Amino acid sequence: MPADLLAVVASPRRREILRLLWDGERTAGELHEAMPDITFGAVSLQLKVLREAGVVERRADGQARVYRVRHEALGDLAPMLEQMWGDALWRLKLRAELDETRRGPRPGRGRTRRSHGGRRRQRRKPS
Amino acid sequence: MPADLLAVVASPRRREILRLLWDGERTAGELHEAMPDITFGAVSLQLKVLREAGVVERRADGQARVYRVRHEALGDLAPMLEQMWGDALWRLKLRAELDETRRGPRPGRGRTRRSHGGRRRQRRKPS
DNA sequence: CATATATTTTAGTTTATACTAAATACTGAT
DNA sequence: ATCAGTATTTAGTATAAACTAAAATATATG
Repeated sequence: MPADLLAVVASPRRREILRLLWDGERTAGELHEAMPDITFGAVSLQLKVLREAGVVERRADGQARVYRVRHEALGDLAPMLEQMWGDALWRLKLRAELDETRRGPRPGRGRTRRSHGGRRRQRRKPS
Repeated sequence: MPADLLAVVASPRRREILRLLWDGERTAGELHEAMPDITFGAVSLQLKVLREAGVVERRADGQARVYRVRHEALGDLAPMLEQMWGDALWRLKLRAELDETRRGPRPGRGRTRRSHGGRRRQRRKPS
């Protein structure tokens, strides 16, 4: 088990990509649609990291490039990621239910951190 | 499992510390003795990261601070680390045996090629 | 060929991390 | 209180990573 696999999956952005690809393949463009907060180029760079680590595979389909996860390359990390996502979904569901029962006008958690400085420019589609 | 645990163990330096603490506790000073390539302060900073992630625990003993691993906090990562270290040791042992057999039969002075990473003992000091 | 689409790569910037050196804090002993 | 030993924290620096905008590459189509 290569140690650098840990570094690969330690990145939240790369885990986001893996999550999107986990149950089926997608093109680079589809991935970017699901992550509109960063540019297409940034997605492509992370895909390159994942690919060079052997974690995803690429295949050409016309002008598109289709990516898929190589689950077997992740070894014991694969079930860990699944568990992590499962837990996250579960907690999200729990919190939703909590807010539901509260039924108040304020689901307001006190301080919601907008830690990214707010400036977020998005690549615009050519019109 | 908290996602940031992955980032914690993704650092080779922190894994080195975990490896040193894995089978028993040590003081900060003892840890630094085992890692003379960085300063005491750097060791302390990494210990802080590990401690804030809940991965190690600290206890006072006189003027020293004794650290130990909280294996349970690592969850499924614990066996993964053990496996990783096991593999590494195994490969190291294999290489040692290879060198041994090479040295045994004929210690002749022909230069035996080694793969990268091997330090060759200097035959003589340049004077 | 020219053009449009889809993606990758490059160059430069920002941000995060690891580190060093020095200062500070804590502990036990005198 | 002061000193010596041990550890932490601070301030500053160097390096690596993530990102953006733009240029470049590749592929299909008219």
